[in-house]
Amino acid sequence: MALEDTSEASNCSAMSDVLNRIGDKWSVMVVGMLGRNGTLRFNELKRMINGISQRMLTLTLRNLERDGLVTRTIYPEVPPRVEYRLTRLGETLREPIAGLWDWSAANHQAIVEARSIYDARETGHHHPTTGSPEHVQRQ
Amino acid sequence: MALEDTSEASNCSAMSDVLNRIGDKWSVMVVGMLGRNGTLRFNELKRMINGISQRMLTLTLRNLERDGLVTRTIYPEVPPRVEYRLTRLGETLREPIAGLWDWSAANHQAIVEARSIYDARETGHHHPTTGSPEHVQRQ
DNA sequence: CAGTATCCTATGCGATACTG
DNA sequence: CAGTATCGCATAGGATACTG
Repeated sequence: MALEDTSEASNCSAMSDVLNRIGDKWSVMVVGMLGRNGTLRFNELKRMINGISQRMLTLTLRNLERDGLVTRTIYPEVPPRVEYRLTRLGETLREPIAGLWDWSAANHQAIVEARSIYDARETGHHHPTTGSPEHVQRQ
Repeated sequence: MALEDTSEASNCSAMSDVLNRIGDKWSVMVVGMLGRNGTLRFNELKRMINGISQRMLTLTLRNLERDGLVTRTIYPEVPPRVEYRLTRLGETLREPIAGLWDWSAANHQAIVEARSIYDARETGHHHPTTGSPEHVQRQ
């Protein structure tokens, strides 16, 4: 459904909305980890996702739960056990996310190189007062 | 390359870095528009991307240019004409982004519904003092 | 037309401390 | 273990005004 309807502003708002959630600093990581591991507990996730704070993991998981992408199951034991896992909707996110993930792995180095080239050029920064189109390094 | 190496923290940093760029508020929109239209001028982009400010369009385009995803070509005319278009690297981003875009279009409504269900449940919020695992609405 | 420069605010997010 | 509560700063990003 809607695979060819990439028309105009119709799905721009949808895209914005989705990106606001999964495009934040941690959501993709959390979905990725849950996708690979099936079920994980709070501190397991915390250990796997390097650098995330307790606060942000909580907020991220709550948001994902609210959006119907993750389930949170509490087992009334002592000490408490809480397990997180992707919903069916969350599972469908794995593929597009994996696409981005693979692209990142494959092209991150190219981006790093592009950056240093750009930065080197900018710190030379002589203003050409004449000439034909600038920065014409097409492709 | 690296389609099965979704190992561990190896590409987590790459993913983070990439997400920090294309996961911001506007980059995906810009790449999407350039992907569909080939070449666009500054104000064409501005008109197509609803709500973006002049400042943010400039910053977004500069960052994409710096990362080697977009070229900027200045034609020394009066009034000035500046054209933006995806690089070859930028073109390769179209597919993973389209995947996310399609997913958003297909599942945005489900997310909106999940949210209202979640919110409705939270504003009732009676604390069960006993019982088996909570929120067990698996799937 | 295609920007830059400046100001200002909301919020994202980390650090830290406390709790059932 | 799995959180919540509070503080505080850095930054993202909008509004507005000016320019080659």
